[in-house]
Amino acid sequence: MSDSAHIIRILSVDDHPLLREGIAAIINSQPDMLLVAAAATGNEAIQKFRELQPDVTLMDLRLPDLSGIDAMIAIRTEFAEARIIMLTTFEGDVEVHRALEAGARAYMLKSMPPKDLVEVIRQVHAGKKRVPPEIAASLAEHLSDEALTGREVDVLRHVAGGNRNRDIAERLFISEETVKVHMKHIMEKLGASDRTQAIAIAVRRGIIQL
Amino acid sequence: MSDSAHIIRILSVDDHPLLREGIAAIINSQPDMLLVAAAATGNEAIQKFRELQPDVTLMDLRLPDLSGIDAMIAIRTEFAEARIIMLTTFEGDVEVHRALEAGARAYMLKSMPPKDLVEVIRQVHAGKKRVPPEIAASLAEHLSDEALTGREVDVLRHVAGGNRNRDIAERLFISEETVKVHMKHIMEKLGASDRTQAIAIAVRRGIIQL
DNA sequence: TTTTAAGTAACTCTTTCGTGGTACCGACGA
DNA sequence: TCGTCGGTACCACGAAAGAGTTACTTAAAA
Repeated sequence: MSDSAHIIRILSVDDHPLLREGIAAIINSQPDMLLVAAAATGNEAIQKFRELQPDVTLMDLRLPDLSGIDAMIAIRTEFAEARIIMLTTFEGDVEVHRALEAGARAYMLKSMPPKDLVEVIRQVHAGKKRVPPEIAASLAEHLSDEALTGREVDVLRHVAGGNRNRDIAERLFISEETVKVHMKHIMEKLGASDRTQAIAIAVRRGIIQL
Repeated sequence: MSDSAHIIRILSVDDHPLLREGIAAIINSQPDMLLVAAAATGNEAIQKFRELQPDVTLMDLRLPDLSGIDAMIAIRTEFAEARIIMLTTFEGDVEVHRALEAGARAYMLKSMPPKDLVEVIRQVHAGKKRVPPEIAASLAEHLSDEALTGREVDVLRHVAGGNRNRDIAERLFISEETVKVHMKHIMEKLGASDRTQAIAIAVRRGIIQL
């Protein structure tokens, strides 16, 4: 309430200059907002945040150096009260989950209309959290799912590379039988009928990238 | 040459409002360019082109109704001399190939710096074609590759869905042996050692989406 | 300390996949 | 008219994958 008369100071982090321009145009058209800086990399974002300590930060997920989530974590260990909005094309429920768990105040899509963006900025600045319904839905869909273990993801990555169980076993220094056990668990957790579908599902959900 | 003194009239087609804003800001900062309209869908693009007949069109690949390539084809059947730049995040060499074959004058990435964008717009307006080196490279890599046939892509999609050969056969009303023959050809053409790798490669190259 | 989760391993058995070869047919172009 | 290409089909064989079961170890959690 006392803030409502103040200008919201915003930091924008995205490696796409075109999109940064768009965000800048939207924000600067709002009388109660000011874009204080823009960063193109995670490290630049951390540094700019330290300098300026903006009220709200818009953070892209994919950055050239570190991931947006890692950059957010770095910022939030220094400034626990930092209010960060993840702004990205949808990457699957796993990324969303990680981002929110790591303290993101909102997770918005780059495809949304500008008026939604400014609205969310105001809400986050006011201390609220916000996740759009379509993202919340995909998040809810997998709430009860067991997450893959690190080893399972390792195996899955090798599977996506077209390796046979025997080859995966060699590379991970385990037996082929163990690989099979991992594959069984992976397919159970993902609800896949075979390794091929497991890849498809894992990619859709953002568990692995191709 | 006679055009060089004139203003370049531009149509921007993209369903992301944020990006449209960015493009608008860039273009309108150029004294020799004018953004005459923006469209968010393929059909809107076709209609706006008819009305305004811009000198250069910036076209996104993914649109809500038809694909950017289909929209371009529709425009170019009416206006064969239309100068269209595909502006997109990289989707794999297959899409690039299709776009250029269908008459795109340039294929640019949304991640590029604004100065490249305006430079390409000027070059395309001057009648030149332009494809950035990284895209040209991935295009060249698969120049000698045989393209998958329509039926092969059908089969591949079903494979990505986790279907067994027998199930695919039933759904496509062919025998399991025929499915195997298609799979053989698919793996040969893609250079994959098994169906799982075939999916991974096909997704990377933009042949199928997950 | 007891329990649980993750990772490892072995064995059997069935199903599916991938490879080889051969062959027919319709459409399209030279 | 003669190839070529795309799509279809069958057969046989060996190589993988997947299902089911049991079991040991380590590390973390209760």
